[in-house]
Amino acid sequence: MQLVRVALALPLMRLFDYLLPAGQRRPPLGARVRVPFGRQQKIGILVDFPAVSEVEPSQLKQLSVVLDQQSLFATEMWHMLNWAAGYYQAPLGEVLFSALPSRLRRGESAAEQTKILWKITALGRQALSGGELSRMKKQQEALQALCQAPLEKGNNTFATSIWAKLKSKDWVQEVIEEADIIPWHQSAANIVNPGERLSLNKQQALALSQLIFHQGFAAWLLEGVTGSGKTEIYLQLIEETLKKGCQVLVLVPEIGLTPQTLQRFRARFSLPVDALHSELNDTQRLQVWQRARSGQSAIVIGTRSALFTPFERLGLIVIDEEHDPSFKQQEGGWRYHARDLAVLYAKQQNIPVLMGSATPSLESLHNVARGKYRHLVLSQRAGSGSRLSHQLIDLKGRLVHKGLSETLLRKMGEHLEKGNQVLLFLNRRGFAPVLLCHECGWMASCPHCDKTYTYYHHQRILRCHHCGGQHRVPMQCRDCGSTHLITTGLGTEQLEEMLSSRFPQFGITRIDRDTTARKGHLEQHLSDIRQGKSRILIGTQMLAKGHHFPDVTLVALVNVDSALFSLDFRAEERLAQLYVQVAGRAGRAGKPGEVILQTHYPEHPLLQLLLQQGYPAFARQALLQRQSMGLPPFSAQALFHARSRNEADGEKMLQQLADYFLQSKREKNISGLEVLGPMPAPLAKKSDQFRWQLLLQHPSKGVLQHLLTDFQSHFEPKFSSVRWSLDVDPLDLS
DNA sequence: AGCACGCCGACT
DNA sequence: GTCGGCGTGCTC
Repeated sequence: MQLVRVALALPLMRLFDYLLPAGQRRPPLGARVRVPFGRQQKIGILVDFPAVSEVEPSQLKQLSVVLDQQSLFATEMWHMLNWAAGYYQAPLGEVLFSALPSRLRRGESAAEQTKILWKITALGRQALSGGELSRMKKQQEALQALCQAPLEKGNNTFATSIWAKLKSKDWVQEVIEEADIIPWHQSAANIVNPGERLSLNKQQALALSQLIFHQGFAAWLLEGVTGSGKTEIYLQLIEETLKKGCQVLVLVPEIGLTPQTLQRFRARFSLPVDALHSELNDTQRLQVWQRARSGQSAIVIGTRSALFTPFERLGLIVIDEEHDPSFKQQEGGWRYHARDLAVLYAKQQNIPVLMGSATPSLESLHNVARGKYRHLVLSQRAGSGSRLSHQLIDLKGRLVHKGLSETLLRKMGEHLEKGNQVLLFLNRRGFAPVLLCHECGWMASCPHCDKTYTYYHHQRILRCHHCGGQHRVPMQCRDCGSTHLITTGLGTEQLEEMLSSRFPQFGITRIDRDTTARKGHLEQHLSDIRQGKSRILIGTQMLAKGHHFPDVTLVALVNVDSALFSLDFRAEERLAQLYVQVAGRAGRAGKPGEVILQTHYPEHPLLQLLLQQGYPAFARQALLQRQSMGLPPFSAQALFHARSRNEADGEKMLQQLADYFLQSKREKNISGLEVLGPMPAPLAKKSDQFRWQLLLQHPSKGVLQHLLTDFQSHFEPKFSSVRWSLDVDPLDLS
């Protein structure tokens, strides 16, 4: 009897064997099957036809149903995902399933369904003109929309309850529309709206011609200063690709997929452009998957996971803001880097991948130096951008008002008086990060996490930023009973309060996760800023990217000292990238811009280098430093995380791992392997769980990967109470 | 991951 | 006396 090997969406490094029912035709690899699993049924993906099974033949069960007659994965995607499962040490099932839209994970049909449309009935038109709907606003709106065009069921802006009501009154009806699949290159008359095309300067033209001239795979790093016109190069290269009848995938950072970004693509190309963003529902996600696979969409724009979109004929991958950490999956089972996988995938497809950034990651610059990536540099601003002046303000011994120096406050006044906007960055929300007892030093901290509570003055609560827990503000110190409780440190809420009394005549908008948590609030704030209602903008990192505020002429980083002396060796790189990004917010509309950075350590060599010679010089120096310390990208890292209820168990388990790796090192004579830990995680306790970690480092990625693969097959940790995970190429040591 | 089994503490 | 908390073990 035919055996099949199936990958299931489980956190187990194991595959499961089943029997193919007699008479069942052998399905292709990559097809889904439904299988009995314990006393439940599960969906699995067929990954092999083994000749023999390690399981007793009597223990084997038959699979229940074959769900696909064709593989859901094209060959190159299949190779990439299989490789990724090995490289990231993740269960194959988890990897394969994460590449599918959730409706397919649940076993629904992969074929394009006939759409069900809502259409208005004659009765509905009567009701609408008869004016009986004046008190049913939403129903009225829905009917009016239907008068323009039918809407798709389950894929429109009206709630299902509205449709249920309308249907019960026979004002609308469901009409089935046959799916007709027309690839975009058969339906499109012309590709671009030429009026939108910008002319290129010499540097841009040279870069573009290199991109166009090159055939087949190449990984390009396009390093261009803010305003140098990277996007225009993307767009013109995309145009060339489309002309060849190929589709294009564009990957953007998590917060980069704004309506404006999308608008720019849709305005340029008179072709179907599909976006994969967080607000799509499962049906819409499946539709994009199908449209790309059948060739109906010409361009797909999305974040990290859009990499797994199947294409009928992919011709180019563009990765914007390639340095952005959100391309690395940080949570959950398998922690992949979409940029790194995209390069591998492009190589397999023999197509180019274009990565752009004003501040490339040190990893990518190192890949340029090693000859893996080709470098394109745009050093000139394309438009009429004006020059920026940069200034470091030494906070040492200065009079400081809630974290702002007199100099900064004075400059703010000057810029505001001229009718311009001012932007302040502070990477800490809430009023203050600490509430402490002035008598004994006790600090209010979260009982579930090893962290102090953040104090919220307006709401009079303490909030834990790690587990989301809340507590009312205590009146007394819990240790000594003193009522003299004070805050220390500065958050955006406090900054806003201070500035509103200092500059009462100017409107203030604060943008952080607290003020934008509710849907639509971010858009509202941004529109207030664009209309000039607010003149002082306060924000965390959220405000640093993507948004374009033409009237901002002064940008200040209120406090960057924590990044200069962080335990995370990437903190300086992040700060430099943030600084350049933030500086890019100032003076974009021809007005002279000013950038101010406040610090207690103005003499810090990397800060000096960054301000005096710019990001490329900073990056060169930072790379030399990484090299001398043997840190990535000059070594590979893998980070084990362990968490447990019991404080000791996680450490004990990781100690076993450490012993295992040290033994391997001795036995196999692996020089250069470093085993660091176990050590408490930076957040040693979170949500009542104790967290430990163990870091492995070796100069060679290949050696480290072999070691990890051996470990997976030889080592059986004996701690079932410990949840552990592995992060290959971690970006955050937390 | 689910799901069952099994073992102890606080409840109608 | 039971309900239910989560530790442990298993799934082809």
